[in-house]
Amino acid sequence: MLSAKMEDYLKTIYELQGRSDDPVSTSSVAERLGVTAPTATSMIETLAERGLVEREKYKGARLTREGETVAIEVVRHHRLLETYLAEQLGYDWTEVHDEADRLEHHISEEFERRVDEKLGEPEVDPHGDPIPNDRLEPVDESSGETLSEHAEGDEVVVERVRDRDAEELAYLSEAGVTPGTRLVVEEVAPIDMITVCLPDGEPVSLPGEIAEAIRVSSAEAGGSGEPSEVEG
Amino acid sequence: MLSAKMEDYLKTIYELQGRSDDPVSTSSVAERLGVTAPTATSMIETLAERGLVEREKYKGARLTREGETVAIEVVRHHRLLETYLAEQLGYDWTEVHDEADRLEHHISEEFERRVDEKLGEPEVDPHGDPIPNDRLEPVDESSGETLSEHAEGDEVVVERVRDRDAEELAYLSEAGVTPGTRLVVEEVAPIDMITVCLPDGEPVSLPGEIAEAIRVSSAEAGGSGEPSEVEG
DNA sequence: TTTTTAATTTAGATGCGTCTAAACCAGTGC
DNA sequence: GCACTGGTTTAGACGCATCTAAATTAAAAA
Ligand SMILES: [Mn+2]
Ligand SMILES: [Mn+2]
Ligand SMILES: [Mn+2]
Ligand SMILES: [Mn+2]
Repeated sequence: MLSAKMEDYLKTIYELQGRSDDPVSTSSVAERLGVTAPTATSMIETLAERGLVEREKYKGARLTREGETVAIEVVRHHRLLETYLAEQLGYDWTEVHDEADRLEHHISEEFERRVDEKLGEPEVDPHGDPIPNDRLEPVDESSGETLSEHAEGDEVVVERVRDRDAEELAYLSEAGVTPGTRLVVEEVAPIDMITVCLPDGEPVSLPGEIAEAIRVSSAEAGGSGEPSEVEG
Repeated sequence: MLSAKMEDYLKTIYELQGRSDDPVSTSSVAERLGVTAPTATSMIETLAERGLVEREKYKGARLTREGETVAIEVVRHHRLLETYLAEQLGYDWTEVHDEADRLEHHISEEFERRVDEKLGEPEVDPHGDPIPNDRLEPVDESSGETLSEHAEGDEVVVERVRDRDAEELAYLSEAGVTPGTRLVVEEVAPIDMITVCLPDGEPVSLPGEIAEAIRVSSAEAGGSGEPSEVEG
């Protein structure tokens, strides 16, 4: 069996890996988890011994197929829990992350199954993140583009908003930038700042770092700003 | 902060303590938790240093007021979770214990509050165990009598059934002995065995050890075997 | 009262996850 | 091509929760 800590390391490597093929650096893992570099080195070595990551000294780590499956399982737990907390227990979507981040390691497969069933096998969580299916097949974690890649005049629909920072999320939620919202890019300032227009005409300015955390799809002309349905 | 393990020790001492004033023995704690006696000794000492138990060497341990409050909080979590799993997620009442036993240590106060609210502030869990209120006031863990204390001819209503052993619970459930069931004691055999009659006339024989795990109240004549309401 | 026995505690060790301090690469700049 | 520098790993340590083996104590038996 794997400890909750091991699961957290695997999930972190999974998140940092993205669709890139480069190994993930020790320091980035350490920073993300709030531990020192030696701690990360030692845990990554343990995971390598267990065949969950491939590691090359001084280069970094990459998930093996098996490690990826574990990570996807944890991510599935996380996103199902977030969805459940929001839909069934009335949590605000800006508040579900921390609770899910703990519980994800402690629920049984039975619990996962029943929650999935009760929710009607949802495909995305409250932040727009895709929920891996029960066969734990890889999901596309970087569909669409980030808001920061867009130019003035572009019309887009918010697909996903990074859920890691509750403050950030609360701010965006308050400003009206939530999954499904239609935005028009009004200004891309040279000082790493982007201003977008909400459906009601209200402008919102966002620093580049935040704009990178918002994933969008291009809006077809005439779109209304309704939540976009996942097809299939 | 207290670890999940510490919480388990406190809960165990709480359960073993009952309404008795005697200290709980090291070995009983060790046995209940599936650890060796030295392990229990050392953990109990740690808890004593933290002011959560009173301990006298070679005598045993007793919860302090503070330790009791922690234990009651864990018990509240446990029973709320059991109720939630049964009522909202469709678990059978014989299957909720293990899941609750893990999750009880990892839910937030917010989660507890929302679950309590969603369930309408229930007073008993699926096994008939009382759920401590949110002020964590002590509850009567040994109301009524055990079935084993009763004599031939007595008419009783099942109030609580011990939830620790899933097999035992499944057997009783199958046999029809569940909280709210009206029973008539048919025979008290000298070989530590009791036979009771269900409302439908079906007889069920139970070894003394099991009969001690079933708490009952005396049925007023004419009672129908409906679940007895908690008053107030 | 003395001896025996059973429970309890002490002693010493292990694995996990973490730390700080020190040694060590690997790529960059001169 | 060689020294610098920043990220990485090694070394050594600690606290927690656990174990086995040995010593101790309290209670029961003789
Ligand atoms: Mn986590
Ligand atoms: Mn999410
Ligand atoms: Mn527990
Ligand atoms: Mn119960």
